[in-house]
Amino acid sequence: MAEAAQGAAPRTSGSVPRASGSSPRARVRDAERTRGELLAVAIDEFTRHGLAGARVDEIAARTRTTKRMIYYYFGSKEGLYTAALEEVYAGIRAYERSLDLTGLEPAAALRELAGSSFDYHVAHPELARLVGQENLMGAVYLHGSERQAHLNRPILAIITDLLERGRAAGVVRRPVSAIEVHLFISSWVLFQVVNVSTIRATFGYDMTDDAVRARHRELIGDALLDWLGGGG
Amino acid sequence: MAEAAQGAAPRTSGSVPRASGSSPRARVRDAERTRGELLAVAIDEFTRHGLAGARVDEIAARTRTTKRMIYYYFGSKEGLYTAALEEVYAGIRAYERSLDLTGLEPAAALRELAGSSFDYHVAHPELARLVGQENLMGAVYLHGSERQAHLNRPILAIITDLLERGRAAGVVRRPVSAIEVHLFISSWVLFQVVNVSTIRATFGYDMTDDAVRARHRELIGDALLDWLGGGG
DNA sequence: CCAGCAACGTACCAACCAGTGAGTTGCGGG
DNA sequence: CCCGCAACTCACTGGTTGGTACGTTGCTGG
Repeated sequence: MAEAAQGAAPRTSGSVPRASGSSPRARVRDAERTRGELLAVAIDEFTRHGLAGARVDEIAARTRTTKRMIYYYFGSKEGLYTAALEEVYAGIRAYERSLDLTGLEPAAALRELAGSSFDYHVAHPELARLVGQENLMGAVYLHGSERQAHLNRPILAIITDLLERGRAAGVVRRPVSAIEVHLFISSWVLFQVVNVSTIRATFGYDMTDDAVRARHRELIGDALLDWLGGGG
Repeated sequence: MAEAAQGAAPRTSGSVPRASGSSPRARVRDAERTRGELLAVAIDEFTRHGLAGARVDEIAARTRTTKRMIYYYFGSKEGLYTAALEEVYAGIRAYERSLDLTGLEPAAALRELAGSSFDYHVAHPELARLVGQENLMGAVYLHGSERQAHLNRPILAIITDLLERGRAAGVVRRPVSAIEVHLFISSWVLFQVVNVSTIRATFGYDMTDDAVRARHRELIGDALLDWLGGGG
């Protein structure tokens, strides 16, 4: 539930030889697991309450360790927050790396690009929410930990390639840059996750409904293709 | 700077008869002004730090009154937050009421709808940021104060009318609902305001740049028309 | 087998911070 | 002119919260 977004993260050391004989209880002292558990709960608490609103005591209480361990492993509340942020960002970068659209026709590939991004964010809402928190704070923590991260964000290269192929095939005619396409998709997709509450409060419209979700997933694909196909 | 979004709010009682004779100093005790000043600073602080992160002492310090007055006028920190939220929402409702697109052709009107929404949000970023805060908290405060507010949000009626006219004129062919159009525009426009920091941090792309802003303003108009004109 | 260190727990603290008790002062109505 | 109340000030508090001093335990390499 409060699981961290992960592409192929190691997780709770799975193949650790357990103490010979006695109880089947794994290990009493497992640094990997303690750290991971802390991180998972932290991600959940920080997305729910923000950096200022989250309580260190509460995070610790939801773990099978103590508050002291947070300071042992992460140094401070902010250190834990930064680690949570990095964990979540690692997840989306793994997703982006795993994207392979080379087997699809340009139009289908663009549709799939939008659709799979939609799916990823719906499946991992903690990313969008943490991004929201970061933005409201001016992204100081992200700035401190992502320094040159845009160098290895593969998404722009993928989109650039798709736009080229799309132009050759005639389905892309509008002069747009890769980042504009990325922002176009991101804005819609983040909105789906982040703005659920206010949209329900102000319009009584439930964006978590399955039918609505399915329709909104189609919508971004349609809009993307129509937009790219227009102009020129 | 930290001014509240307002359509035609009264503001610092302008025509109060000043104390006969003596100094030109307005009034030492002005409930209207004190309350307004508190609200304006509160909006700024809450958008910047969130409900949990904002400090009551800090808000008071930036005013020419004391903390005690916050409790005198708003009862609690949450009361102040709710008041700030209502103030900001009153602003966008006033904007929506002031929208008059009846003189424009459907296509131009749709473009104007998106463009003016873009402009409003860029000019009043505190709305988008407070909405962001609300969403991260589950919109409990909005829920408590907007109860049946969707009844008098005129935006959906405006869009419904535009879609009908657009269909008659042949520029709208895709089967969409008014709320879908609203969300389509809102997602892009909120993104412009809210995600400035993370986009800069992860892509080194400055969404506050004038040229970028102008292009993004065009973009949503293009995308909207292409999307609505497609399908069928 | 045991020394030593990583991993963990307990108890505690000082600063912070939302909220308040108890007054004082200016001003408008009579 | 002055009464009464709205508007305002000041000093204070107690619960909360991030952070830590210090002691303990289990694991592992030699």
